[in-house]
Amino acid sequence: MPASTPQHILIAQAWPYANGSLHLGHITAFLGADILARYHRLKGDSVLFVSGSDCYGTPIAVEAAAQQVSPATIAEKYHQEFRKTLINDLSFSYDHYGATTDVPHREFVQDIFLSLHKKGHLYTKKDTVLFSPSLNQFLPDRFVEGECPHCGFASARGDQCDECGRLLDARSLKNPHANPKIFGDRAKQGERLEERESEHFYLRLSAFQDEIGQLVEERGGAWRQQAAQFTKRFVENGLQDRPVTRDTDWGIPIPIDGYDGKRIYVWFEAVLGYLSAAKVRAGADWDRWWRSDKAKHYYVHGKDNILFHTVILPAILVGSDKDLHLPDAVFSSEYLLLEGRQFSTSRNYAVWAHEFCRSFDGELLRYFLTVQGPETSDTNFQWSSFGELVNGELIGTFGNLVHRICSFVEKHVPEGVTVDAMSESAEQLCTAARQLHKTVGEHIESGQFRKALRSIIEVAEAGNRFAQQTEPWKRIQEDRERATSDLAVLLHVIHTLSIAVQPFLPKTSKTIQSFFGGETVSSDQDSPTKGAWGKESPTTFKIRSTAPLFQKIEEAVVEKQKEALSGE
RNA sequence: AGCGGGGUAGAGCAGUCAGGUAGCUCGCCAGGCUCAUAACCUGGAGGUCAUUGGUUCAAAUCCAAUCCCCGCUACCA
Repeated sequence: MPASTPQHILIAQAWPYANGSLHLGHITAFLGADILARYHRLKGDSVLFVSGSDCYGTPIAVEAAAQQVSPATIAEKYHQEFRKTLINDLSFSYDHYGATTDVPHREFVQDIFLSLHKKGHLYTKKDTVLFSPSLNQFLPDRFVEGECPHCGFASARGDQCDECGRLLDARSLKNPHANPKIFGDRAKQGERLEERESEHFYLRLSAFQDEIGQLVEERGGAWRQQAAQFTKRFVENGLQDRPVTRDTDWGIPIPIDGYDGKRIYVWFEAVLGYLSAAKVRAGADWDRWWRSDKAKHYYVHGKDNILFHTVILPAILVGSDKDLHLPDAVFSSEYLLLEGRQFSTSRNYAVWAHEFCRSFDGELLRYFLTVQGPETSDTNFQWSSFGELVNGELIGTFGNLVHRICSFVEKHVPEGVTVDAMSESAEQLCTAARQLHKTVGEHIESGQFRKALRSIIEVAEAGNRFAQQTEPWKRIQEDRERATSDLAVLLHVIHTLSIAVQPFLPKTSKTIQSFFGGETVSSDQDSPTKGAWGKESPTTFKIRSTAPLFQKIEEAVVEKQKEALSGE
């Protein structure tokens, strides 16, 4: 495969919200971003993979009040936890992982805010909002609970009634009060909420109707279906202006005098992290990624984030500087269910990523969440199938091929092996291996990670079949030359596999490379094997060392995890 | 309620756009092999493709209606 022209690639992974630990659902939504980043680096492209922790906003302030600590303490605690889980446990290879509390981010956001204001894309409007005197804070819709004016349901939320499904205006609720699910008993019982006037900045989304419509029309084909459909429908209904400031003191200050008690809304500023983080990392080269139409941008997140990335962010980009690069590929994942039910943070019905990684190697999770990823529809995480797939496929098929061949060569042909005359079946196997990088690359670039990993496993299966047919462990007695050539063919295939699997299982890839001695595929940005993707693997090998790649998962361990779950 | 996705062997899924003997992985059963982490290889059992009606020589696939599951609906990140 000829090396294509190196491209400037931006991978924009959604910023996890720092008010609680990450569960497997978050990881499955983010994982594709790291696969893309690693793949493009191996291909030789200039990659900028950015994300960070989303640290501001009312939910964090509320959580802080409940624990009687500062919002900054909560945000910092989860920010550090996210870093450890994503980078250390799960090998995410960020070029920059920041936080919305970083000073460069704040300054960047304020600049954009001023620029939009100057161009008339932001305007102020007064509105009445419910206010709790005892909590001394405004209550946005979701924070209010009351009786539904349509069906009489007592615990309707301020934005929508869960019983009859109607959308509501919080001020229409009968007996409105602070939502006890959020505030517990901290709000005064039977308190009467006040309607107070508050002035806010609105983003003139309606002005970008045509630009956004054109964006989804032109590029929606490269987005996940749900993202494109949902955005199209939304644009067809007509874009409405929306407020981008909030009544809170936990957020980025508005860079205009006279708005002391108000802050910039998290969804306005968090998405700008893709720009500010890129700037921190790339410095003067920032334009190559952000102000070049030759760059390519991938957005990776869960489906609840779609509109913020396909409508609001593009509107901000177009409005503040028309040369800024707009989204190319949008990979919004569906949801991961847990034993058939939705993850629930509040009911503690979840498998937490950091706890998971205390019991299992992160590589196993990366494998499972890729083959079982919710790419086109919701999928299920079941402990039993996790154990079965890891033991049966990852270890049984892939790990076993590597281990059986490498250890055999190490033991019986310590001087090394070279590909000699190839039989027809050996030719077939090598052809399949030669095709692999191209196939896998196409699948990765189109966001079909399951298919990509599936094609890798298929080649490993073919390798096992070839070993079974040629039986080098028998043939080595009667026809040593032929047997060692067959073994070299197998090592050639394993070498190809070790590169192909790097975006998915980086540590495993590195381990296999170490069996061959010397050459390693590192996850670092300045990897010495940058550009290794698609290169023909060698045909001469000497095995320096071997060890099983993975440890099997005991059935008892799976059972124990399952029990821990039902005890919610 | 609106919108989007889905309903195919015990489980998880592909196939549906371009109609033509129903496929993959795991599990199960039998055999083989023994280099390998009871692994790997071969063969087998198991499905009225949610339901009903229509188009067609032919429908999992196209059309219509119905039922069920999941998600989203923007001041919850």
